[in-house]
Amino acid sequence: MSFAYNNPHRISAATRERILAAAEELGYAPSTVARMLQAGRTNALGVLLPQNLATVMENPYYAQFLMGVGQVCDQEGFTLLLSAPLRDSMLKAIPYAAVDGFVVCGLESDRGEVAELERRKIPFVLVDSDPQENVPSVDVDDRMGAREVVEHLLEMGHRRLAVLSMDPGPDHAERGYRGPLARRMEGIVEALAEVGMTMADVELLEVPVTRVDGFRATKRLMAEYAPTAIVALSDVLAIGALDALHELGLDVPGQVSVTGFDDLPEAAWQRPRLTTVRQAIATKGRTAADFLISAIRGEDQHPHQYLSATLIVRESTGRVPRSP
Amino acid sequence: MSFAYNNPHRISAATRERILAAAEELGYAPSTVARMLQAGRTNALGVLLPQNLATVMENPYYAQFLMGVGQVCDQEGFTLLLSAPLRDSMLKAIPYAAVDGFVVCGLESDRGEVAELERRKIPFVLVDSDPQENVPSVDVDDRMGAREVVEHLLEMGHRRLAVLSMDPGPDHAERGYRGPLARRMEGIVEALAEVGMTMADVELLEVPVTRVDGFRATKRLMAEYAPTAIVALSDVLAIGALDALHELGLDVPGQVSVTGFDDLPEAAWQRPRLTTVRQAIATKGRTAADFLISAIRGEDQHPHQYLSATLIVRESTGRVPRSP
DNA sequence: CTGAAAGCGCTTACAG
DNA sequence: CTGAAAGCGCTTACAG
Repeated sequence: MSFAYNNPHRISAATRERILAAAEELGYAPSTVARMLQAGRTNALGVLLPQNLATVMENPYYAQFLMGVGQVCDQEGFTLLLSAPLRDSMLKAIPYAAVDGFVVCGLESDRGEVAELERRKIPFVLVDSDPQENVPSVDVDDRMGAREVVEHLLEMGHRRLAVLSMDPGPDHAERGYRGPLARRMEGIVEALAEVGMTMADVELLEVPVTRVDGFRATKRLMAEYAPTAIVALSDVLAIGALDALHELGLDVPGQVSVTGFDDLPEAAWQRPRLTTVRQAIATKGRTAADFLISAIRGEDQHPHQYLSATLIVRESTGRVPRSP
Repeated sequence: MSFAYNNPHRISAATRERILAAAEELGYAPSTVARMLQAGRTNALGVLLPQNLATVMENPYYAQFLMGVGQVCDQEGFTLLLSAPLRDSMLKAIPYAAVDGFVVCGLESDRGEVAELERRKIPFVLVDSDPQENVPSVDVDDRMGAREVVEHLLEMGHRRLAVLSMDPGPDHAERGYRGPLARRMEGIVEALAEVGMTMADVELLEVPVTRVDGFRATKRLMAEYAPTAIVALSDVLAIGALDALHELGLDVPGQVSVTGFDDLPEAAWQRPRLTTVRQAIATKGRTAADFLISAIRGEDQHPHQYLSATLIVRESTGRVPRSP
């Protein structure tokens, strides 16, 4: 008789005592899963990730994002379930997550995930994806952010640019850029066009998003191309670039300018402090989780939300050096 | 008839087709929770955290730790459930997590959590806790690590030390230090004793574990106490101290030495590179998760595992400056 | 080969 | 006030 736990006033205190004592004696505890089944509620928020858990946890971007999602979970008393691709498929991971709703991250090429989620009638919000009709999403104006940062460099006279980008993944060859990376590339192309340049006029390097990869790529870049400015599409890569330039004894921004993207907390702690594009990562996580909670409660839907990306000029960019 | 999904060879292909088609038509998808109930398995690993999700996600220590746990989840196809205290109680959070086992973090004062877990007969491993009889745990030799780093400073002639510690939490007044912090304090006391000093001879500051708190505390420390060496009990705090000393124009290690604890990836990227105590955080997470998986599978138990903590001397420590 | 039935462990109307 | 029964949505022996 679960009344003892759930409805104390419906039974006499004596009986209640008796039941609880017996439960203690037997070492009884209600089953979490059975209760979820009966209640039709898990009190868990799922985050469907595009990469392995280990890779995600290594990336400070996700720390920020999950902090935002976590704030909402803390507030609402939800638990946070992290769900990584199963055999390289986000779709296959869905049936294994007992959650009341999903925040879906970086769904760059939809292989049925949206249909599966709709079919299951489980609320979800897409984040860092290619927005779709009638599918709730939270996105950032990556295009404008990327455009502004490149314009900034161009205005300072830089023409010999290198773009340090994250690896676009295996789909890239057949499907082109997708999601935020596609938007950032667009922004770069637009900025270049203003001065009559194209992507063919810049050096592009694509690497995994880690500090050491940014470091190594920059070493190579300086040896082989010697740009006057490095446009990193992530702060983590930009910070790795700063490390490399410091080790090479190159002055930033005296000899080389560096820009990032994200405005991680670390960005402002760099020496020199990093010029970057701020996107409110934690806010993005919080917004997505808030939308999800509303949807779970059956409240009004918010189909699309756009957050801005703004250029933050700090100390790592300056005028192009006079030619040597 | 779930045979269509689970036991394809037990029915004719035609029937199977018919069922699957009907399922598609109706938008049917098996319920995750019902399946868990029936199977008695969730395929989820729980991490029972001592702080809010937002606080945890902000701390790079946990990023490393969860990376280790995540590696095991990735490998075993488990999902990762993060469970924060409910109304300030880890105990109350337990019934809401549908998991096959728990990694319990930083359980510094047991308020029935262990009993509850045992009662539920759910496997668990304690990490960063005070080890208990017959309870599986993974811990680090914090005492030796702390002792070595303080000895290192003492050998370099430092006698005017400040300890920058994490906030010991509300229980501290009644229960004293607990868990890893207690062990680190012990190690410090032992090292000091070797030169006839006690805690009364050092300045102790306790702050939340964030870079900016380390920064602020160090500013205050230099103004009010002017130590020749700062022993931070976490790399995050040490890095904040480095920031502050840089801003004050003080040379490290020329004028002030700084040590950390953890050896986060960031430590080796600092300028100067940080002298610190390495604990294999990711390994700790991986080990705990491995133990948990064995326990879930009913394999042999590993009651206690100790990992070492070793001093890594880099560039942020040097001989005490000649008195001015 | 296939359908009906029991059981996983709860919660909550419903009789008594 | 309290006990027995139905139902949450699956899976899997068991008849037919």
